Amino acid sequence: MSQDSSADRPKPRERIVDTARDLFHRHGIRNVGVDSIAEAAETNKMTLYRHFTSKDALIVETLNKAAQEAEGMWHGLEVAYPGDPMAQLRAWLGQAAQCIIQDSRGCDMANAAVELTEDDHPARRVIEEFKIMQRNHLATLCKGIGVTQPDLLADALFLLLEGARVSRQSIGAEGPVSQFVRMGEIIIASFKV
Amino acid sequence: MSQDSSADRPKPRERIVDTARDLFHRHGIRNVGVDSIAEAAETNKMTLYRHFTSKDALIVETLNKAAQEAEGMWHGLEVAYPGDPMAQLRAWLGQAAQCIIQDSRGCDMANAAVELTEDDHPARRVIEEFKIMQRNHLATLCKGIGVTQPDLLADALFLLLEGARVSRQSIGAEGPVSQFVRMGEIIIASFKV
DNA sequence: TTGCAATGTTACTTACCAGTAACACGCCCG
DNA sequence: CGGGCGTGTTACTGGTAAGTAACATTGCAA
Repeated sequence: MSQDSSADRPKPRERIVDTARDLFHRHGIRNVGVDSIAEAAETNKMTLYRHFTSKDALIVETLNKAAQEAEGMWHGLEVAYPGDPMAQLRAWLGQAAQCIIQDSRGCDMANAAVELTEDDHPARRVIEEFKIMQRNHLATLCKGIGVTQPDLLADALFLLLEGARVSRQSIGAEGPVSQFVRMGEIIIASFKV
Repeated sequence: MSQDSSADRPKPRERIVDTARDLFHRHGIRNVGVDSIAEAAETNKMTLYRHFTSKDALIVETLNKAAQEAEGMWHGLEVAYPGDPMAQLRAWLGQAAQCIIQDSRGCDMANAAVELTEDDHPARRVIEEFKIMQRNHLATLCKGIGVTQPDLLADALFLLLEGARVSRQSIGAEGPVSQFVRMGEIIIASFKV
C-alpha cells in the first residue's frame, strides 16, 4: 500500500474526466472552471493540461465517455432481453423514466448543445453523432416489434424522451414528465396495427 | 427631428431588453457580456445599470418579455379561431413547426434553465411559471376537442414540442424534428375516442 | 432661459478564468 | 542505485467580465 490515504484510486487522467463529467453535469459546462475540476479530482491544473490540450478537449472527452456508457446501456438491454425487441423497448422506457426522475439535470449532450453555441465547436460533432445513434438504436427496436411506421414511432419516442429530460429542468418532475411511461406506452400502442 | 440618425427609435431601456433577448437567444446567456449588450443596443453600460440592478435582473426581464409575447400568441390563436379549439390546436401545431424549422436555437426559457443552474436563481421562478402556463393553455384546448384524456394529451403535446425544440439544437432540423407536425396529428388522433 | 432628469463617456476596481513556465518531488524500471 | 517519467507546487500572464465613480452632455419642460 502506498502512503496515500486512498490506496488504489484511478490515475489522474481518469479522475479528471470523471470529475469533469460530474461537475459539468451538475453545474453546467460554462459554470465550471478548470481549477475547480483539478481540485475536485484531487490533482492540479498542470496535470490536467498535460492530459488535455484545452478545456474544450476535456469537454469532448467527457462527452465521448458519456456516449460510451450509453452504448453500454443499449448493449445491456440486448443482453437482458435477447431477441425480444418489445421487452427491450419497455425496459428502455422504464430506465429512461428512472433516469429522468432521479436526475434533475437532463441530458449532458443536449445541455452541452445549449451551452456551446459556436457552430464549429468540436463538441457539436460528438453531440450530433450521439443523438443520431440514439435514434438509430430506437429505430432498430421499433422495426422489430411489428408496426407499420417504425421510423416514425422511433422519432416520436426520441422526441418524447428529449422533451421529458429538458422539461425536467424547467417544470420539474411533477408536471408532464411524470406521465412519461404512460405516454410512451400509449404512443407505442397507437402505432400497432 | 433630433440630430441623431435614427429619429424615433425606442428608449434605451427597451433597446437594451430587446437586444439582450436577441443576443441571449443566439449565443446563450453566459456567452454574452453586458458590454456587448450595451454596445449592440447603441447605448452604454452605465445606462444599462441605471435600468437594471444586475445582469440577473436583466435576464429576468428578457424572460418576462418572452412570456408576455407567448401570451399574445395564445390570444392570437383564440382570436383567429374563436370557439374552435381543434382549429386552434392545429394552428398551434403549425406555428410551432414553423418556429422550430426557422430557428435553430430552441426555447429561451428551456435554454435558460440549462444555463442557470443555481437553484435560487431568480429566473428559475419565471421559467417554471411560464412552462406551467404553456401546459395549461394546451390543456384548455385539449379539453375542448372531445377526447377522453385531455390532460394526458396536453402533456404529450407539451413534451413533443419541448423535445423538438431541444433536439433542433443537437440533431438538427432534418432528423426526428422534421416529423413534428405528423407526430402531433397522430398523437391527437390516437387520443380521439 | 434655467434647470432637472436621463443619457453618454472614460476610467477604474475586483474577480475570475484559461493557459504557461519553472522547478521540486517521488516512484518504478532497468 | 540511477535516471526518467509522471506528478505536484507556485507563481505568473493575458484576457474578460461585472459592477461603480465621477464627470460631461443632451433634451425637455416650466
